[in-house]
Amino acid sequence: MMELTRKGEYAIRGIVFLASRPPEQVCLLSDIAAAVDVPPTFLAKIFQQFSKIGLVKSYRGTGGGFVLGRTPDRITLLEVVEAVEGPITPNRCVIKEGECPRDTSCNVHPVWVDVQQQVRDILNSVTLQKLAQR
Amino acid sequence: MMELTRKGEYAIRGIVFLASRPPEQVCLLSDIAAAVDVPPTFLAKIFQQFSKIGLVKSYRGTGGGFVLGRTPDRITLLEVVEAVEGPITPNRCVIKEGECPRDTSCNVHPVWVDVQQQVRDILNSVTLQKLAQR
DNA sequence: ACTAAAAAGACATTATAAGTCTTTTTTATG
DNA sequence: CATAAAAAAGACTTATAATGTCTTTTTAGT
Ligand code: SF4
Ligand code: SF4
Repeated sequence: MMELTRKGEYAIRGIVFLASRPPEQVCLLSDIAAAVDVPPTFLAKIFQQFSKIGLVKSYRGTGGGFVLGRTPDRITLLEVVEAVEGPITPNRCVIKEGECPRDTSCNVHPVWVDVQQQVRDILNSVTLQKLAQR
Repeated sequence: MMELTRKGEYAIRGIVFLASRPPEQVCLLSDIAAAVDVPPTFLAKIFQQFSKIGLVKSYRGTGGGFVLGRTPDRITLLEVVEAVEGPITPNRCVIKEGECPRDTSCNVHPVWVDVQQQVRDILNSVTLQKLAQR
């Protein structure tokens, strides 16, 4: 239960690797994929998502590739995970008020709110800088 | 991400309802299903799982049905969830040592261990008694 | 024997995950 | 400007898991 998908795992591996490289060095997707052992075509999709929200910056054409969108100390694991997996939602009812008709009277509901909060807090407290250091 | 399945949600609803009933009262599966708005055949499967590990006690034949296997203050939400969803595993690598070849050197690994611990702690601190009170 | 109920197992359907393939767009460089 | 290198975009597969349903069997009370 509550398992990260491969996509999420790959996303983390890829961007942590990128964070471990010299700051201004443009990295080829194919090199990243090889380094972290992920199917290149799959990682491409993931980095496209990163690029759209600015987590990474991409350069197209000859000499192109990827760099981090921000310094690694300002990117958290939470952002990375939510970028590809969507929001942390231990149960439907925490997505928004009224998702479940029972939510006002339900004693279980606050537990899921708590779980969501704790998990978000943990992931938010971890930066790529921390993860990239050896 | 990290979303409880319907099965898990239904399982909780069902057993919480059972916990809210007078202790020795034998409940029909069909009644429970109707009360918590779950497909009866699906809930049957769930309660079979409960029964196997003793979370509930079942009586077959005429006058049969279900009662809690223990008093509601000694059943935690963690047990209920893990009974039907399996262990809380935010990522493969926390299942057991060596699941991921990188786990010894990986800086992300301890984060997932932490998440697992926190979630288990929260769910383990909630009893059916708490959940069943109105 | 008859009936009420859960247990067991096979089956069906749908949704999501996981990954591939092809085509298009962008850009540096000779 | 032609070419090649690289990411972006979109369509497509395939595998796995979620969400049930249906039928038959076992058990137990009357
Ligand atoms: S935990 Fe309660 S509020 Fe949330 S989905 Fe279940 S019944 Fe609804
Ligand atoms: S977090 Fe680290 S140890 Fe866990 S699966 Fe990913 S690479 Fe392996």
